[in-house]
Amino acid sequence: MSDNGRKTLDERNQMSDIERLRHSCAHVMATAILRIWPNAQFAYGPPIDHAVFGFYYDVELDHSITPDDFEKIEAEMTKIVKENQPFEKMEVSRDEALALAKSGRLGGLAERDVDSKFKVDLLNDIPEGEAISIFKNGDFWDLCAGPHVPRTGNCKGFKVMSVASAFYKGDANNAQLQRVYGTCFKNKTELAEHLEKVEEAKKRDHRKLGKELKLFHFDETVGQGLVLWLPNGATIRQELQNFISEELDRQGYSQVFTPHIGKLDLYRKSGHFPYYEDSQFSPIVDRAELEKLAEEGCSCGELSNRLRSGEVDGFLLKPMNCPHHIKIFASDHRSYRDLPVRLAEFGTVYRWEQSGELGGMTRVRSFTQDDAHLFCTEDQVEAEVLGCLDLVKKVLGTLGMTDYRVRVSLRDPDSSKYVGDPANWDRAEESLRKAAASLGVPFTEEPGEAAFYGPKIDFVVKDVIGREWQLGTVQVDYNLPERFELSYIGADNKPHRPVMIHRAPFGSMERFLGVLIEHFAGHFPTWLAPEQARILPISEKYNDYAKAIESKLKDAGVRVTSDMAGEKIGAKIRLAQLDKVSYMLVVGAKEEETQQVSIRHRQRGDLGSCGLEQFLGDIVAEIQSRAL
RNA sequence: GCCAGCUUAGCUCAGUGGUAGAGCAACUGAUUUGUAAUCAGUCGGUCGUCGGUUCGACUCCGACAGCUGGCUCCA
Repeated sequence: MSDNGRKTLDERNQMSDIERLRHSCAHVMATAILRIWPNAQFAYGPPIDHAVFGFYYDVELDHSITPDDFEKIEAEMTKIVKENQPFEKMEVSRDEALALAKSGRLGGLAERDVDSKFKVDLLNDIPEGEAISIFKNGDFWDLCAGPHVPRTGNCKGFKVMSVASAFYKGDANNAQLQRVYGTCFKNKTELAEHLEKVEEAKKRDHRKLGKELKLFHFDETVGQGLVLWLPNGATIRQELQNFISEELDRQGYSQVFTPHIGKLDLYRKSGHFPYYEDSQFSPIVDRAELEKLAEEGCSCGELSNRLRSGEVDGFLLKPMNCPHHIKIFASDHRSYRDLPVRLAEFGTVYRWEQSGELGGMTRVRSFTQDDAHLFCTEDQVEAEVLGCLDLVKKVLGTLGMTDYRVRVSLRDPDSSKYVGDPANWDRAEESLRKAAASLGVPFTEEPGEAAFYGPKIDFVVKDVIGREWQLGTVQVDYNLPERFELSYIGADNKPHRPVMIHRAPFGSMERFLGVLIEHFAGHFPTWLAPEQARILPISEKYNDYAKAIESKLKDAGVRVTSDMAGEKIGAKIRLAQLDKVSYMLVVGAKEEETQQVSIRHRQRGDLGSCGLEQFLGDIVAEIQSRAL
């Protein structure tokens, strides 16, 4: 895409058949909307390969389009498809195009009293010398570079999916438009298959499963975006943390603990407070200090200024763990022989995300990072980054998560939001590029995605509705060591500046759990499952046998319960299936006599019976090996 | 933060300008059961919160909160 968001001509020529179809369908939808609301003003209408996997068209309209209108729009679209209008391309001069836009003809069914303001504006974005074309289907004329399918009759399997809002050109200062989403396939069968898939995906939504499986809870009295981990969710988190901790021990990390707050000066020094004040919870100021200020008649605005300038001090809920870890590093003399120093912590951080951005576990206001900061020499950077990347790969591999992409997030050369010396940035970006190249998986370089203190390598996954989320991250940072004047004594007996690496394989426990729920559709591998086995006695006569088995399994460290309810076995099984318990152990007369258990796996079904000892050995091995 | 929609019992959802209903869950009893729901009964809601209109509001209007979709943002 070019800077202004338009597809380049090259990109247009590479449009796939399905994109061409969907983009054409956007024109059909615009035509339908105009027949219903002739004064609609259209802006962009591209095909998209995320969210609804179809297209959208941005429109400005007095009437607020709601899902109740979809049927009406679709009915009109059906007519237009039946009319089988040809898409005709017409090359025009810039002046001709501008005249058509000013007369309201572009993006309209006829000339209108007002100009097609967005089309007028879009014309200005077309570079001098580039051909300007108009596509017509029936009465609808649109400024469009195409390409299109031959006729509206090609758009058979379409559906209007949703409506939301969007700022014109993605700028919050611009007009807010209604973005109508639709999807389109070659035929109705393919559309139906797609809609089926969407429905299936919704069943895996972590918010739905999180509630059903009692993993986490949000309470509006506690606060928006503040997660309450229920016992089942906490079990999973604890297992994940144990898993990471084992890897940390293996790779020479030291685990530390730090408080959830720190003085404002700490974050002034790190740059967090001045650079990201808006995304932090407000500072905590001592009550006596506040009362004194109130007596002086200090206004809220004035207080903000004084906090900013440092005249008034306070504490901040930590937005990141790095300053605390930096102070741990700085708490002792460090020799080059001590490096790398690798400090790890499951550190909880707090960020004041905009209310509209919060949702489920993927975007919250308090989350715990599986964080670590590595302090090393310049020479060690590459090996340490590779070590971190290996860790991320190992973590994702153990969980069977292969569907991720790797992004090298670089600074935006035009932005001023970054701290530090550009030369340091160059070095850091270069070392990450090298590391990414040796990773053995494809990656993309994306300017503007860097952290304010340094570039990073991010592991990005998609959720059930196609949204991308950053999980694991490895970041090289030359700047914070500079700001905090960190040093170690080198072999030359002189002080040197260490390089810092930030890394978090999961990213945050909250987001990771959310993604993990959707990845497994709630069927967590046994080592993670909140309930690994449930014993289901055929009748109350076998409750004692069930209890005996339960206690044996518990002794072996298996998370197990017994269902002693006065229900039939079918009902008990159904309940266990819904709870997604890994193994159901059915016990009745046969089993008690032979000291066996009848095993049913939640996905593999009835596995027959075997001796209790054998089952115990098998499940313990499965758990210890963290089998998928 | 912005635009739109939504909020009824623990959960999933009906419902109407004349003060609420189902299924599941929970509880009690009966049943003693062989691989996805045994039967019966009981309990459960100031219809998100606060205001307004009205003789009367769960229903209409407004504000606020939360949720959902998207935009902006995401160190």
